[in-house]
This record gives sequence, C-alpha cells and structure tokens, in this order.
Amino acid sequence: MDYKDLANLIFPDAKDISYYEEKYPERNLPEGAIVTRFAPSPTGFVHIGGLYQALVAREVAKKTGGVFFLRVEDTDQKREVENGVTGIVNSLKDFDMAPDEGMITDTEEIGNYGPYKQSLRKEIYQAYAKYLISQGKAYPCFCTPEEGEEIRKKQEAAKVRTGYYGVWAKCRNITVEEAYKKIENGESYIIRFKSPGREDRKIKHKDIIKGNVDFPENDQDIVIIKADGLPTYHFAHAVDDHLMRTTHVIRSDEWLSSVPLHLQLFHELGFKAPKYAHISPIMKNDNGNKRKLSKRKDPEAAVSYYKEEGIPVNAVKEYLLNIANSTFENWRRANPDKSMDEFDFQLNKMSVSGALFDMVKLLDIGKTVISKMTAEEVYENSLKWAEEYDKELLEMLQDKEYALRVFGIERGNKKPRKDISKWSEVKYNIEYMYDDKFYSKEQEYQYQVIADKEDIEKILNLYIEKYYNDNDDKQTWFDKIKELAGEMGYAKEVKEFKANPGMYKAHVGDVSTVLRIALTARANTPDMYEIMQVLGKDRIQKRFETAIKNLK
RNA sequence: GGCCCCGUGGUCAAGCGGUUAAGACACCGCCCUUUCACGGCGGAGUCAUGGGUUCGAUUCCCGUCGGGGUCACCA
Repeated sequence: MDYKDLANLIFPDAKDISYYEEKYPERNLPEGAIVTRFAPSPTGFVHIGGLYQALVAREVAKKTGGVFFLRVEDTDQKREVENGVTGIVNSLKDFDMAPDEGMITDTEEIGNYGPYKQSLRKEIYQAYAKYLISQGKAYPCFCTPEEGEEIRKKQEAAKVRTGYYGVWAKCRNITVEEAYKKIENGESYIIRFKSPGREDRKIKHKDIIKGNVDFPENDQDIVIIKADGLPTYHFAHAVDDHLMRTTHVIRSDEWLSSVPLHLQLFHELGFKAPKYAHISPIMKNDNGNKRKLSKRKDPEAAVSYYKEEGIPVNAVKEYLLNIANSTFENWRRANPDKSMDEFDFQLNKMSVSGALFDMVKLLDIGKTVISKMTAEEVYENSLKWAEEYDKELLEMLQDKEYALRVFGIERGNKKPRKDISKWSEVKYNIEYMYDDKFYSKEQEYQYQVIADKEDIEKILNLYIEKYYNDNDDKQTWFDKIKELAGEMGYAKEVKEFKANPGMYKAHVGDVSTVLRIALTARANTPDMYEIMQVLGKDRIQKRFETAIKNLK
C-alpha cells in the first residue's frame, strides 16, 4: 500500500491533473503581456482598497496588452452573502473597470479559463490535492479543531512558535496504512500540505513593489483542503493562478508574509510561480495612529459611498492613480486634456508604505474633473445621480434647456469655474436660479458694506428702471453699473475709492454686492452678468421687489 | 512576543552620496477691471533619532524609537 492508494481512497473520482493542464493551456499573448486579476471574496462589501488594487491590476494589464480578470473567492461558506458577486461586478462597472474575463453577473462569466468562481472549482482543487497526496507531499490530518487549539496553547506556554509543523505535526508521520484504516473507519479529516521547508533557512524574494525581502522558509503544514472539501486561500491561489495563467499577482500587502508558503506550494505542485506585487493599503489617521480604512468606522471605506456622494468616477480613479504613482499628478498638469489611460503607469514605482486617505484632495480633483465638463455633461451626470439619490434635484432638472443655461454659466471658457466637486453639491449650487426654490423659503439678505436701506432701495430701483437692459453686452452692462454708482455718490472705480476714501460712501464693488444679494440672496455667486442674462429683466425685477419688501 | 515591511513639510510625495531638498492638496499674503471660484505671483512648513562609513550623508550600515502587517479548517 502506498501514497497512490491513499490518494485514490480519498479522492476516488478526481481527474488526473494532466486533464486540467491541457484544458487551460498557456495563453497566447504578445511578448510582455501581463495577466492580472482581481480576486475578492463576495462579502457584499467592496472596499475602496479593493477598487484600488483592481485599478492597478487593470492598468498594468491594459498597458501591456494583457488580460485583467475577475475571480470570486467564495471558499468560505460562512461568509457567503446573497448577491455578493453582483455587488462586485456592479462596482467595477460603475467605475468603468469591467474585467476582460471572469464573472460578469452573479452567475454568468466570460473567458476560457473558468469557472471563475472558486466554489465551482472544487473538483479541480481536489485533483491537485490528490496529486500531492500521491506524491507524498500532502496527507490527511485527523486532528480535530479542538486538538489544534490544545497544541497552540501548549506552544504558547512553552513559548515556541505556534502552528502545525515539525514535532507538533502529529499526523504528518502517520503511516499510509494507519491513515487508510482511519478513513475507512469514517474518521473525519482534512488535507494538509507536507512542507519540505526549514525555519532556519532563509529564502530570498523580490517583490515588484516591496523590493528584496528575506524570509525564513515556510515549515508549516498548512491545511489545503478543509473539512467541507473546499480549498483554503493558499491552495486555491496556487492552483487558480497557475491554471488561469496569471503572470502577476497584485494583491494587498497583508499577504506578503505568506509568500514563502505560496512559493513553496507553487514549487511542490510543479508550477511556475507568478511575480508578486504587494500593495500597501490605504490608511486613515485615527487619533494620531494610522490604520486601515475600516468598513465599520469609515463610510468612505465603501466604494458605494462615492457613488452615493456623487463624486465623479474619474475623480476617484485619478485620485487612486495618484496614490499609486505620484508622478501622475505632474503628468496630469502637463497633459490636462488627455485620458488617464495614456498615463504610463509603473507598478514598480508604487509607494512602499501606506498612504493616508485624503478626502480634501479627492474633492479638489472632483472640482477639476467637473470644471472640464461641458454643460451637457454636467447635466447628464447630475441627472443620473439625481434619479437615484435626489428627487428634488431631479425635478429641477426636468427643464433641460433651462438647466443647460444654468450649467453653462462660466463654463466652456479658458478659465472654467471650479465650484462643484461632486454631484450632491449641484442642488445647492444652482438652487437660487430656480424661482420656485428661491421664493419658497425666507431668504436672508445680508447686504455688506452698504447698510442704508434707502440707498439700497434706490440702487435697486434705479438700476432696473434706468440702467438694466437684457440686450447689453458685458462691457456696456459693466459700464452702466459704474454709472449707477457714480449717480448714487459712490466711487466708480475701486482704486479711486482707495486713493480717496473720504470722498465716497463706498465704491462700485459695494454697489454690485447690493445687486448680487438682492438678486440671489447670496454673497458668493458666479458671474453676475451671466446670471442676469439667464434670469432676464422680468425675473430680475421681481427679485428686486422681493428684496425691497424684505427691507421693511 | 516571533517573523516581515515602512519612517522626507498637516497630507500625497520626487529624490538613489555633493540639490537653494521638486511638484500637488491644504494654509497665509498680494494681484487678477466688482463678490466667490479660477488663474498668476510670493510665503510659512520636512529628511524620526543616536551612532558609524565617507572629504561629504535625506541618500549606505547598525542600534533606538515610532507606525503597519502577519502568525486560522477567514480570505
């Protein structure tokens, strides 16, 4: 009786691994093409760090004419969440990052290297586990979880390394006969990898991002097949990334310390190991301490947050790309109108330490991104966001022609206005341009320098009756306000006022402020000429009348 | 605790033995025909720390301190 008999007893129906090796041949890709993947577990929550990894992985694959695929790691049935896959697929779609291969809905997939859902690959893992057993490189372990716990306690008490290794690996040296008998007797077991490693030996590993890292060899007989017949992460990683012909494993750096194990697994399985790039996580400052963005504590940890807030997709991506390669920022300044896909992303230039998440900067990028859009694009995006998150805004946007005029204010010129950083700010931004919104609430008119109510009333009346004309061009419009200022005894030029402050009550700027506030009830607005053009004389007049009434 | 990684201004960071130590966000001031925003100009602010090596260290080595990761039949 030998290892083969044991392997046959454990996995009688498993295919020979040559079947899979042939079924999933090396990919026929151009020289230098990189194959990457995004491999989340479907917990129903997509972390911004996950999106970050996916963005980087996709960027690298795209750049080299390779493949970016999505694999769902659902080997932990306890964590299974309904529609978890849909959440992942949709998040990638929302960010315009759909994979070339892999899951495209909860149940459907594309590509020739599937299934791309690990729970559907059970027989594949078992075939490779069988292979390992038949080679004497893996063995059944009959220790119960409770026994494992006991071993660990003993190890802790003895102050030695914890784990299933060396003399602690009780089942490692069970004879084939003994194992055979236990299995026939119905004892339950799991499959462990028989590690050939020694803790006192070092291995060298070159990570694309972290650089040279030395580790002790792995000597842990880790579990490869759990009691439920499904593989653990480590085993699935080796089998899948080999069979799916992944060239570069781009993943979170919490996996860095598992590299010795993974390399060993690849070696013992007879696979060529992929290259690894371990990405530092996105952090957050929590009372002076850095910590990972937390699903529970930080709303911005969820990718859904960005959608809900209406932060433009490209702003999020550019921000993430900037964390990944900080030279992106300089490139962006030099190429303000190019698509970010043209940026020459470098995996090996990624930061080795984790960056603190900076919402202020993200929002600044949001402003820039939106400022570059046409009124039409702003309209479409606002509408899309409003449909899902803001009924009131949606209503306001029904009159598209008018909305386009409002969004067109100070847009499209060489120095476009940068005042909207996310779609959820749109409503506040344009509200005062809508009469029903404007009149539906009690406005507060805070006239600033000019406080004399009679003067204010006079300015408003005089302006609308004597000076304002819808057909004036901007210069004429401007000159007329100066004339009005002069007629009322205010300085026509600010400089003049500053030179002789005693000669005037105030200056033309203060007069404008009165007009602006009567018009919008706001101290800060975009260009007043354009606002007036959109409003038109009748509406301007009505707003002035309302403002005057409010004075009394 | 063992093992591993990291440490340049408030934040993201460039830098690879000799630099006035880039740039961006944020902050402050000035200018930009009248607000705000944009833009322009200017400003404040950094190489964690102690030892080496070197003619010379932010750059190389060691220690210290600080931060992070990992030690599951979770991924």
